[in-house]
Amino acid sequence: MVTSIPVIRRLCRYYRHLEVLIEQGIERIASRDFAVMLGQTASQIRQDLNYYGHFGQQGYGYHTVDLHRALGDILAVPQKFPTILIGAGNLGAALVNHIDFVHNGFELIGVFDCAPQLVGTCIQRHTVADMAGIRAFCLQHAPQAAILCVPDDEAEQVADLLVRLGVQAFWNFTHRDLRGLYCEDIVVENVHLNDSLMTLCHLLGNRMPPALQTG
Amino acid sequence: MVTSIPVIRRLCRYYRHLEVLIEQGIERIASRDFAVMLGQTASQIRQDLNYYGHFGQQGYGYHTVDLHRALGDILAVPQKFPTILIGAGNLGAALVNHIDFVHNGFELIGVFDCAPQLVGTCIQRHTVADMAGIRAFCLQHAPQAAILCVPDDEAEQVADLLVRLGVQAFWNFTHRDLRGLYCEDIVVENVHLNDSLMTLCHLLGNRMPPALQTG
DNA sequence: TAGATTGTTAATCGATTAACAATC
DNA sequence: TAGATTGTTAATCGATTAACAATC
Repeated sequence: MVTSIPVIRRLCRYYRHLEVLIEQGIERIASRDFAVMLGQTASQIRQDLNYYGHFGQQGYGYHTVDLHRALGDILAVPQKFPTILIGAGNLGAALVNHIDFVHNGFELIGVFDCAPQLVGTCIQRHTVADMAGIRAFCLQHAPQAAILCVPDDEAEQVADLLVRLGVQAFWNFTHRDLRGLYCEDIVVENVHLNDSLMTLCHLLGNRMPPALQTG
Repeated sequence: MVTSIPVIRRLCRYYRHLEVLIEQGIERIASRDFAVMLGQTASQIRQDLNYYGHFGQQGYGYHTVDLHRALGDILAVPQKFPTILIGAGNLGAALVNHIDFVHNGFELIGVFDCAPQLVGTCIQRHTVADMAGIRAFCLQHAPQAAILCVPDDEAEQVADLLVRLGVQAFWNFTHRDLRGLYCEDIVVENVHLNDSLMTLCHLLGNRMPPALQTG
């Protein structure tokens, strides 16, 4: 086995559910019980974890705090990559307000927009800066990741610019796939809310047996 | 093969890319060219489509307009399921402003919140209604889907209530999995923005070969 | 008809599950 | 030690790809 995207998403789930256990003061968990909690097989959990190392102990299970820290390291959460948000409209602002960046491995260091009526306004502790200054900002602060909340038809162009300014990761909320970038050492997570909603539409219009609903 | 979630998501992609082709005035597309456009194999496209019917023609390819309509029907897009949004905070408001519901198979018929300072305010053409009136509203208008933008710890409780009021589909933006509902004929699309961001963190922290980046 | 391209089967590949020996 | 539970291999399952006959 190798680290495929589904495995990574499961690791995130494990990470979060461990937090719940730790909050509840639970010190150890067996793969069998964890599997019940997560609604998957114990085999899969052990398989997933074992790819990265030996985090458990026979006859005991997994130590919640240790495993949580180990998974955090694997997921690179403690690295807090410096990040900029491009596009401070409704969605961009909502993300700033709604997402706990630090807890997910990033630190938001700048918010940019090109609309004059938005530049200078505040979202949380961030003042929206003019896109005109993006180049100088990147040269100085070297953000490694960018959140794209720009209009669809600007996506590619903005991404290209940012790649040239050293950005290596994109959290893409536009409805375009960012693909031209893949050839380089650039990583992209396309969110595609439209596809997500349309998937729900299909599920509702063609009610499926519960076994298939795990998305 | 059977309709698994990955297949449905690909159908959504085909649907959207067909729109681009149609806009460009292109009448026919061969699976081979479509595959290049989408960055996947022609075999997979034909396999996916053939599960639902014979939409192509040997020696010709696929008629873009016909295939688009056929996929729309499969995805249930024309059904425009009546939908309510629960939670008109930042994220909820951003979704109302940002998402083209009708184009994705839903019609937004109500927006609800329990915060007195939000009730009565307007988002687009929707006046935020008080959650206190949700029961009466559902009995009268029978929404089939709900968008959950409530605080995490209210997710399960709100969802339970809505299920009892006849809601059959959830687009869930809370960070909890909605699982207790699966046993019934209820469908859920969990968005999990946190996991999405953490996945990007892992990709950035452990740069992978491009082949694995297709999420 | 000849060329093109689908529809469909068979082969491959990868991911999940089951089973059990190792070991705490 | 005995019981429990992991780590790991082997078996199963499902999804993707390749190949080619059918056919427009």
